[in-house]
Amino acid sequence: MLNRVILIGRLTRDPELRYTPAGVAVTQFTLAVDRPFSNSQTREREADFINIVTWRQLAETCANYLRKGRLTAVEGRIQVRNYDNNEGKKVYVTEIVADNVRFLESSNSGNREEGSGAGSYNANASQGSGGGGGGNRYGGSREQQDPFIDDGKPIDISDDDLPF
Amino acid sequence: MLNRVILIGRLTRDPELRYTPAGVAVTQFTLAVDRPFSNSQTREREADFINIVTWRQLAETCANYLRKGRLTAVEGRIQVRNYDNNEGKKVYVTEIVADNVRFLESSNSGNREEGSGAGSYNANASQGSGGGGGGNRYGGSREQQDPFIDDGKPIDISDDDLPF
Amino acid sequence: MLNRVILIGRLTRDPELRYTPAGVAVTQFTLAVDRPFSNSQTREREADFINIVTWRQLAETCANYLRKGRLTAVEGRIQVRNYDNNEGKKVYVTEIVADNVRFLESSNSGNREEGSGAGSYNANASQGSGGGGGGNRYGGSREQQDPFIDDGKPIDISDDDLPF
Amino acid sequence: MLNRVILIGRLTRDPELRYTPAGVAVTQFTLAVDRPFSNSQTREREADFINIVTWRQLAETCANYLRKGRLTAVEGRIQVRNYDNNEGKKVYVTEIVADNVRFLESSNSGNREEGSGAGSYNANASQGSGGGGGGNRYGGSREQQDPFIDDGKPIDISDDDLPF
DNA sequence: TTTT
DNA sequence: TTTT
Repeated sequence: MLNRVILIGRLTRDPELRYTPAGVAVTQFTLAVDRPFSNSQTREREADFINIVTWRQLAETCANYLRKGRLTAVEGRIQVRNYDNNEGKKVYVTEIVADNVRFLESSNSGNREEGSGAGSYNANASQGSGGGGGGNRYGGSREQQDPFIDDGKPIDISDDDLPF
Repeated sequence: MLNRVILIGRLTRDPELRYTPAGVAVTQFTLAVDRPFSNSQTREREADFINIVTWRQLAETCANYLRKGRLTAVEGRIQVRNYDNNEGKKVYVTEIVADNVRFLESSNSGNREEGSGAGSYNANASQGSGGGGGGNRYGGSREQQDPFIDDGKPIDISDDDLPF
Repeated sequence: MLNRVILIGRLTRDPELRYTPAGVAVTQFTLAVDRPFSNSQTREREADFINIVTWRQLAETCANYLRKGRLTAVEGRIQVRNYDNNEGKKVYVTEIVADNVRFLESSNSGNREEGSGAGSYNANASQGSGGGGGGNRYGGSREQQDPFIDDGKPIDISDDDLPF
Repeated sequence: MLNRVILIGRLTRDPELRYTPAGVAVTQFTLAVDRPFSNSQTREREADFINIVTWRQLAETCANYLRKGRLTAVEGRIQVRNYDNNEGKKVYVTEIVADNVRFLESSNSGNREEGSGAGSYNANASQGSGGGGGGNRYGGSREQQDPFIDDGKPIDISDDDLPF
């Protein structure tokens, strides 16, 4: 009925841009979001690592402008998809389908890659509220693993599964 | 840095109340949240099933008042914890640690269990912004599975792991 | 850069549907949102009354299905517009431009007006993220008051001012 | 019932720290939040200016670390308070009572005031979910204007009115 | 009354 | 001007 997530964190690595067989752009990255409290005992594990997916134009923009370490705001919805692993067991994957991404650090404020870029750049999903989301049935993969894992091949998703 | 989730959905089953060895209440339930769009092809899979965890007083209140099917609003933060399964593989579990739960349906509006209850009842985490969160190291379990899976035994979490 | 509001409350009265001169539908209503705490002294003032605006298709749907007293969830962005009152003083108006409205109570759960309607009905802004927003220059009004105040005449907003 | 706001924007000026007669710290500032679209006609008016209030420890931290122009994330709830102006007319003031403020720009990333400060600093309301809120009856002021307007005197709020 |  |  209502499903809204807002996160601010830093990319754990450069974003990964791929394409579905039909040529739809998909970018994935992980956001490290510091927890609001510090683990009193074991100082370890003080951030949550949250997977983000973006589609189409927003995917391209994220791939172009986001880099590892950048402070980033993400708005979207939680999605739980599942696939059968090679032992035939259902694996559940939770990710945020982003429809709004804000680049809170320009390329020259700390990291120094691409050219210019001052202030904070904004990116919005073009198509309505929601942006879309990955389907959950990705038949045909002999290996039966997460179709989003990057193995150098195009993503094993039938475009029919894309709900938009 | 910032981690906020707001959901409205229905419980897929009655909530489960358990206690840590030190007597801290933990309640878990799953919210079915309808997607904003309809899958054009396969009419199937039109909701996300999102796991919710609540602690302490809020846990007791949720266990007392929530029931399967009830429309419920949840506010909290995303948490990703992990444990080693019996094959020694890390399994990642994503859940929402709720610090605010709103009961949008009273017991007499459709379901007819407990006594009275008119209008919508509210429940808040008592302890500051955040409410708490499950630890991520749960050593000692011979079975090595998700310590939150209900096997009729108390939850296998050292209270030292609770970060509050 | 990022502007997101989520509210759950009850309508203080029936929604008001009007049209701009160019025929764009605008619906306004007020949500009474109970505060999370109780005023210890004066038991009075325990809710915030928050103005909501919706546009186009969502406006029509809200006007059709929402009624005074109904529990409703609203998602949108805060907007601050201003106009000059009849003393030439700038008046600031804050309202929520909704792009997502969820009807948490059907017409037969308590109130008994319109026909059927079971469960909770959902409504989304059709046009992308944002839905739109009222312009801020509404020239030509002799009276110079809030162009949204209902005086039985069409809203005094040039359609050129609508930023969508 | 539920009232959540998340904003990212820039301070229009330095924050103002004041104290109630009983010594409770209150800090106010305004966030300029760029709109997600550009006004096609009149290039003017492309941000909303949203008033933020913080209390107690969070107020002190904001006063210490925030400065004009800084990119800042704010989480809180919308509050509508009102007072009678000097013509005896009720004036409504909408503001965000923040319980979580994130400093997205350190002092040395652009502006160069205070000492060090690298990365982004976080601040949280200490007391539970909500943080508090300004009372709504501020009797005794001869001038009958907004008690929050800075006239060099302590804020004209009875501490009894503070609901926490 | 407004920020980059 | 306010809802249950």
